[in-house]
Amino acid sequence: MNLNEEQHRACNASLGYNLVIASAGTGKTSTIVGRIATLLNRGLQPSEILLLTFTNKASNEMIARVAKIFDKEIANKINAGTFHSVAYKYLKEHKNISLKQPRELKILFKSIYDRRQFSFDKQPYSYQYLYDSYSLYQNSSIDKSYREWLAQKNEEQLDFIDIYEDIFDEFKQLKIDYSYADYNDLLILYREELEKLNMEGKIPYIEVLCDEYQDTNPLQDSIIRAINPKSLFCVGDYDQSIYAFNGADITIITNFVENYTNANVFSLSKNYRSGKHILELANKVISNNPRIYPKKLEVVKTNQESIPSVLQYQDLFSQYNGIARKIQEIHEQQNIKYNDFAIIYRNNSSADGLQVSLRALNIDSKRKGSGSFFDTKEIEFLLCLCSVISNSRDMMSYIHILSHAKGIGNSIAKDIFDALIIAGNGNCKDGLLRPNMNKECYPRKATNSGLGLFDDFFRLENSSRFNDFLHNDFKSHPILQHPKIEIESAKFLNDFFIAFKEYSNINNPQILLQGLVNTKIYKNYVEYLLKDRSKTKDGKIDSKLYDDSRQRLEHRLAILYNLIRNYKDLRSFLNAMMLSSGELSEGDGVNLLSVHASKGLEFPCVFVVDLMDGRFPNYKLAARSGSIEEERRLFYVALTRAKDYLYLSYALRDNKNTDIKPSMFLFEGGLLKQEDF
DNA sequence: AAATGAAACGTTTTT
DNA sequence: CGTTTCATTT
Repeated sequence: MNLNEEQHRACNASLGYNLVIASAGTGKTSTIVGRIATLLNRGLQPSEILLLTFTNKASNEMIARVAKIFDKEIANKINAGTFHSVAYKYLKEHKNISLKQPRELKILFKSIYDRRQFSFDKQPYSYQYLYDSYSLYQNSSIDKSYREWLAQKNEEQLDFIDIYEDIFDEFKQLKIDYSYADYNDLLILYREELEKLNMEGKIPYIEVLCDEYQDTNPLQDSIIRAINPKSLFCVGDYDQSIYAFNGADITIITNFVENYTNANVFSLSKNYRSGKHILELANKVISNNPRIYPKKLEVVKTNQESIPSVLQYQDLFSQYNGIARKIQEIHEQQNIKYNDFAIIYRNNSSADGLQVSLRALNIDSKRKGSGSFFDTKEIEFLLCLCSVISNSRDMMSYIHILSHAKGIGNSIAKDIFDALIIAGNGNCKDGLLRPNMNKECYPRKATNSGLGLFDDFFRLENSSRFNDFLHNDFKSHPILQHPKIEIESAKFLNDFFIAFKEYSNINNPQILLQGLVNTKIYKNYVEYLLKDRSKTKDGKIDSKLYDDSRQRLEHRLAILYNLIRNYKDLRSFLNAMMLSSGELSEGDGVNLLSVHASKGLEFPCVFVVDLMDGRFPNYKLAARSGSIEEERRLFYVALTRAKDYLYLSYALRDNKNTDIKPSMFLFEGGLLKQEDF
C-alpha cells in the first residue's frame, strides 16, 4: 500500500481513541483500508473489527480493497456496512422484523392520527409533520423524552403533547403487533441488544472504525457508545457535515477530545484529487465558516492548471440547455467520457430540466435514484406480493393488494384481512389456504346495535355464490361471505388465492419472482397500468406509448431480477430492498446528483448548477434544521468533487421570470463582484 | 364505502 | 407539472 507520511502515522496509531481529520480528497479510503491492514497485521482477528460507513457502497469498496491485500476469506469476516445494515444483520438472527419505508408507515400512522380529536383554537402538527418531528427527535436526542424535546423546539405544541404521546404509544404497539420496523427502530433495537451483550461481556469488537464521522447523529453515536470498544478510529471532516436535517450533530466530532480521554487527533492535509485553482476556491469559501481544528489543504496535483469558470445564463431553461451543449462540446473536443461528468445541484427539482436538455442532445444521463424505482406501481405491487408471502400478518401489504380489486377499497380490504386472521388463527396464510370453517370471519361490530340502527352489513352472503367462476379449492371460502364482494372482486381474490397457493411455499427469491410475474393477478395489473399510461387526452390508447411503457416496465423488472440474484432468502431480500433503496444506479452517461448524493464521490469534470440566492443557499431549508454554515459546507462538498474541471453556473431569472441574484458563495469565492448586481 | 372528476397544492436533503 | 386532497355521485 502506498501511504504518505500523515496517512501512515494515522494508520499506525495505537489502540485507543483516535480521530482522523481528513479533508476532501486526502485519501480517506486508503487510510481506513490501511488501518484495517495494520490491525490485521498486528494480529487482530477480522471478526474483532467493525467498520461503519455512510453507504453500503463505501463499505463494499473498502472491503474489496482489503481483500486485495489479504485474501477474500479474511476480508469478508470483517463486519462492515452502514449503521443500519449492521444493525439489521444482527437483528435478523434474533428478531422477526419487516422493514418498512417511512412512506408506508406514514399511512399507518395517519390512520391512528385521524382518530384523534384536536381542539380548534390552535393548529396541531399534521400527521406528516408529527411523524417527521418524532423521527428527528429519535435521531437527535437520546436522553430526553419527546415531551422535553418538544418543549425546547416548539413550546406552543405542548398543548397537544398528551394526544401526541398517545398516538406514538399506539403506533409503537401496532408496529410490534405486525413486526414492522423503520430505520430508527433498527438502531434502537440494536442498541438494546448491544447493552445486553455488553453486560455479559460478549461484545466481539476490539476496534470500531467509523467513516464520515462528521455526519454521525446522537442515535448512531449511542450505538458506538453501547459497543464501548477498547479502540475507536473515527474519520471525518467537519467542513463536510451536511446531514443536520437528519440529526447529525457536528459537536460529536468537534468534542471528540473532550468526550474521550487520551484521544489522539491526526490530520490529513495532502489533497490528491483536485487541481490547485479548484482547491483554492473551495478553501476560500469555506474559510468563512469558523475553523474548529486547525486544518490546511495542500495541493499535490500542481500540473492541473484549469481555472474554475462561471457560466451566466438568462433563465433556468437556457442554463440547462447551455450546460448540455457545453458538456457535449467538452466531450467531443477533449475526449472525456460522459461517465466522467457530474452535474451537481442543491435541490432535486433541478434534475428534471437537466435530464430533458441532455436528452434533447442525445446524451444519456443517470440519476442516483431517489426512491423512484421502488415507488413505481409495478415494482411496489410485486414487492407487496412478496411481502405477503414472507410475513403472514403483513396488514399493510394485504390492504395494498386487496384494494386493487374493483369495488374494494381500504376499508373492505381491512375487513378481509381481519377475516383471514380469524380464519387462520392469527395467520393469514392459513386463513387463505386452510380456513377454519367454524369461525365467524366477520363478527358483528359491537356498536350502534342498541340504537336500533339498521346495519345491513352483517347480513352475510352465501360464500358459494360465485362458485361457477372459482378455483376448486377456493370455492365457498369463508371470506367470500362479505356482502360487498361482487363477481369482479371475487375473481380478483380468486387470482390472489391461486398465486398464493402456488408460490407461498417458495423461499428462493429468484424463483418466486419469476413465478409471480407470470401469475394472472400480476399480469392483469400490469395490463391495467400499461393501458393507463398509454392513454391520450381523449382516452384512447396510443400503441406507441403502450409499447414504450411496456419496454420501460420490462426494463425495471430486469433491474429487479438483477438485484434479487444476490439474496438467497426472501426476508433478507425484502429488507435489503428497503435498506438500500437509493443505491442503485442505472446505465451509462452523465451523472446527475444532489450534493448529498455526491458525497464521497469524485469526477473529472463537475458542473455545479442553479447557484442562485435562495436556491443555493436554500434559505427555507437552512431555517428548518440547518444554517448558512451548513449550506456553505454543502457548497464546499460540491466543489471538492471535481478533479480537473469545474464549472459554476447560475441564471438571472427563475422559472417565474422574476429576477434572482447569484448565490452569495460566488461572491465569497471572488468569482463575481457585488457591485455588478 | 368506492369511484370519479375537479381543485388545490408546493415543490428538501438520506439510511 | 405532477401529485395529493376534496367534493360529488353512485
